[in-house]
Amino acid sequence: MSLSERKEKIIQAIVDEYIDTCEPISSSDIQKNYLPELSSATIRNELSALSEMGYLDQPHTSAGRVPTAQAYQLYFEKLMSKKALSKSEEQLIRKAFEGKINEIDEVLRSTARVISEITSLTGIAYVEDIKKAKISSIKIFRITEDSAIVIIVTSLGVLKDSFIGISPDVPDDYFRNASIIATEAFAGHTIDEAISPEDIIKDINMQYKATFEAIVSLLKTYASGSKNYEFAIEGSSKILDQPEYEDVVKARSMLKLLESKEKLMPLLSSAGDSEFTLNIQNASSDEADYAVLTVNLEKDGVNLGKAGVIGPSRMDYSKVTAVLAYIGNMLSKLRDEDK
Amino acid sequence: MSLSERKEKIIQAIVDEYIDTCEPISSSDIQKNYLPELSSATIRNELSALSEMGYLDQPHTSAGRVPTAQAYQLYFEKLMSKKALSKSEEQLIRKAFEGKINEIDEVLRSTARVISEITSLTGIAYVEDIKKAKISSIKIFRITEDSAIVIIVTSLGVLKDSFIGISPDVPDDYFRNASIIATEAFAGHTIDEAISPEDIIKDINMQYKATFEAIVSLLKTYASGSKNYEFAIEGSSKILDQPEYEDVVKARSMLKLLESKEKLMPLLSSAGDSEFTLNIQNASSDEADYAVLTVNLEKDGVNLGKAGVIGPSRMDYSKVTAVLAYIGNMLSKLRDEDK
DNA sequence: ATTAGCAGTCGAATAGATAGAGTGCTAACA
DNA sequence: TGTTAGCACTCTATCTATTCGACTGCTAAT
Repeated sequence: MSLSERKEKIIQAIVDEYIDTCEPISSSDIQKNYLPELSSATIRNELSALSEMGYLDQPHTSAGRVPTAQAYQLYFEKLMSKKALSKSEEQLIRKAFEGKINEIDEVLRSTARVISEITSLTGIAYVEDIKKAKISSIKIFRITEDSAIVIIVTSLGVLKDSFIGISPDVPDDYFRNASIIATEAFAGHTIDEAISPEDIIKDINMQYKATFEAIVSLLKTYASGSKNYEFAIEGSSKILDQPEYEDVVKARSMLKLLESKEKLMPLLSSAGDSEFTLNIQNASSDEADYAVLTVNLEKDGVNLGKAGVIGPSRMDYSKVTAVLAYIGNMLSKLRDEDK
Repeated sequence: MSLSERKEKIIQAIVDEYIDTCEPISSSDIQKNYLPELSSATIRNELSALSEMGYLDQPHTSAGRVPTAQAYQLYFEKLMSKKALSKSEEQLIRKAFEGKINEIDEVLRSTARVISEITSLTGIAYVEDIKKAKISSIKIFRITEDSAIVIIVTSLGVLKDSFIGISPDVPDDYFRNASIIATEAFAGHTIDEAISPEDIIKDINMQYKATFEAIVSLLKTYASGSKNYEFAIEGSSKILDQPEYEDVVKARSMLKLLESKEKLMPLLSSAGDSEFTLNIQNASSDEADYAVLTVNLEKDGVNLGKAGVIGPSRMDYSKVTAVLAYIGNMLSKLRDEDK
């Protein structure tokens, strides 16, 4: 069932105005600023119908209207005016990705940070499924007498390196060879495959076995997600600047949410395949209201992960969308230049 | 001027009770739970004297007493009962330092996190002056066609590694030699010395010049402190669990403080040379009340940095002290085993 | 020096009362 | 049938007045 043009205009007016003021919008507000050719009584009739249809809410009988999740969805998909980024904002984004773009977690962190800075919301970025990353090479180097660094280069970038303990009497040669052999064994395989490596390494020389086991155990830690290398969140405290979280109870529940990757991940998963995903949680009595808007990060049609924001559902969708679109675009290009 | 034993007992009672309840303590509270042999009137006389002397405050005339910073200081230095850690807490701490203890920022992060977990406050850890760290070796390894990783091992641990861009047609040999030469040139020098390296590298072969410049520029980034590698803070949102920050304005001001390294650093610096440093900021009308308690991390008499907590001045000093002492002890031993 | 007793002070909680914002409805109108 | 003016109604936010209770500070007696 589609809405009349006038109803859509009213929804657009209410969302725009509510994003601006964070206060319930009255019929006369709309009349004055958006539809002067109508009377407030007519608008009241429309508002009443839209409430009935689930687009609007009333905090109480003698208050104005507030958009519901349904209204935001419609606004986002159809009604909002597209905004462009300013030159300085684009520059800020580009600057965030100059240099040090090799390690995956650095990329994610920079992404989340720059999103947070420009939108004044909490920025998030993550790699969808690190287990699906293809290994392109593995390097092992001795650093001190008894420790070596393992560097795993994947299709998505360099995994955060890790140190392993080694025996002082292993010759340097050993690591050069182990690097070559490990690369040969694992290159082209995903991390998922590499963590159950029986078939991959069946004919590895016994002398490299211990090192291989160390590598596999490292990969397992990455894959298990118990570390947060594939997930970055920045600007959590920006939440407190939003009037909807003035209440300490709500502020706390939001900050706890942002701290828990387990609670956050389900909110990020998208149902469809569209570029953007908008997930709105309407406020209940004890839960805070919030929305998560993410953009898919793709490369040659392959989904790398997502970047986005979390904030009140009353966020500036058009600006956030512009930022995310620019970043999504940027990141796919970035990897191209890398090659 | 020293206090009578009875006055000290009263301060101890008030601080203990206030830490527990976060409510002003009345004369009859003290009488009931701490000094039943006295009458509340006598205690009132003492309270009045202690207020005069600056140890106690009164939110308003008809309220009980609240400790001032001066009272906390005395309590911390002399009056508090020392608590021991439980076995499970000690185990938790030890577990936090198993494995991956090579990179400095990892150590700091783990330290801050485990402190935060056990104390339920915000944990901090930092390296006092990374510029004073002595370089023990520098390694450069090619990772991909056009990038190499630079690993700088110092007396404090491994600096977070960084990638540098390289030209694809440089042979692998080059990096092996560059590592050796860079180590020879820089080993034994502090980062401070290495960033103005004219005298160190005067007779370096021209062909390594570009690489050396890349290394020096890396060191400069570390030394400048524009990155936060030498500083870790964990559990910021724990702040919100404390009743003194129920007020959103105060909560926000605390969280902003925790986000700003520039504002935080002055609070951490210690005047004296004692093991612990306690810095109490009494609440004013617009500023929140908080205290910073840190322990020096030392090794062979050399100061590595500090670890500590930031929270309300009404924190459980004896528990926090026990945790920090254990961690301080642990970290110096840790580096020993490393060798 | 200690204590009982009491007046005095201040904040927190409660209850009306009031003003204002905004709606929903009714009846008139185009 | 859609639009509008007008008005009664509802609900909140704010203010004031009042009460209640917690503690103190002081005085006078021990």
